[in-house]
Amino acid sequence: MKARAAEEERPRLVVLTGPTATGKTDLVIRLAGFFGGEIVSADSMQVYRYLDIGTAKPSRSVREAIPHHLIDVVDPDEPFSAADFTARAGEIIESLHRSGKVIWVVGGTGLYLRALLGGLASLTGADPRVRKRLREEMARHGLSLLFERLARVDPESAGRIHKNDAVRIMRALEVYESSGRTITAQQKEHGFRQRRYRVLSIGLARERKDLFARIDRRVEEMIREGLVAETEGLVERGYDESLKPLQTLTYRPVFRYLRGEGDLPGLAGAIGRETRLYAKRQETWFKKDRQIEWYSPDDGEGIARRVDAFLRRETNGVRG
RNA sequence: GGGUCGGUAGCUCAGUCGGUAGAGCACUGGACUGAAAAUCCAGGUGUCGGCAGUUCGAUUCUGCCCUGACCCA
Repeated sequence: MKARAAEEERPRLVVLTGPTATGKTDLVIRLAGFFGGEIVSADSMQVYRYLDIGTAKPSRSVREAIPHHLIDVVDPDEPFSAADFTARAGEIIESLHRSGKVIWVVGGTGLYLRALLGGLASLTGADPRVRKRLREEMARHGLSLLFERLARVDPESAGRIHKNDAVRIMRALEVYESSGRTITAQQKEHGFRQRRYRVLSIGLARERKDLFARIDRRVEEMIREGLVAETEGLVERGYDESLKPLQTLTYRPVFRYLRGEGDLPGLAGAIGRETRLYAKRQETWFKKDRQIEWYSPDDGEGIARRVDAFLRRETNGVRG
């Protein structure tokens, strides 16, 4: 009985996800307007302050009308990771749950959602010193040397990770070299199997053609709204283009443009291409998630009915 | 009107000393546990401008035509 009660006490989340530019923001504004509640953003870029236009953050007026969490929480030169996201979102969700609010988790960063809902393996965290050393070793001796080292200490990882995937090779070595245990062993103990929440996952899907047209429109709008000036402003603030959040699909092309490589239409083309590729990567990721119930973004009514059923079922359950 | 250099994948171009072609990007599919808007993998794609000629065989050589850029009139 005690276990059952604890079951029912788990926070309930309405997750809204899907590729970039499908209309998640517009939809959740309408839903939250109707059902109430607050929004927890699951977007790895909107966490950064000052990156507004290029990350398509919800407008100030929207954020004043409906409380948004995990937007503008770190500076562009601060580290932030899926683990940070999970920890912070966990606290926010607990507190919203205690006050009985409807919790909307909205975003397209697949790893963040998976980590939030399933938990993250309790691995060694990122260690900037180890990372710096590994990067230097790679520059000096080449990636293949690092890969060979990984193959010796953790053959299973080496079998799973491609020999060109520098990020994952270095991460696996980082875990091994700072903890003495392989990443494989630690991940096996875990495997995203925690179930901290009761979840309704709603995915927004659009036809490729439609989605790509929306992406192009959004890119034009970003440029019109001053994406280039925003980027120059970041530089004036002292943020270098090598920073992680600036080496991304919108800002990276802007820096190229600022160096005189290409004109404005060329910039729009580049961002559009990158964004389309990103949207496809997101589709690939979400396709695997069998929990997601897919809807057309135009089917606001159907989605609202589904959300209503989910919330009703939950509130009628046993209360703590 | 004459000359020069071009016309090869959706785009930019490479190439074939004659045996029907290839890179990058685009496009499509996939992977993903503290960098995830990151990182990585795989896959095609073609009347080689047109018509003739030479040749066993022409995208490659020759002629003519069409077409683009530039130069000279």
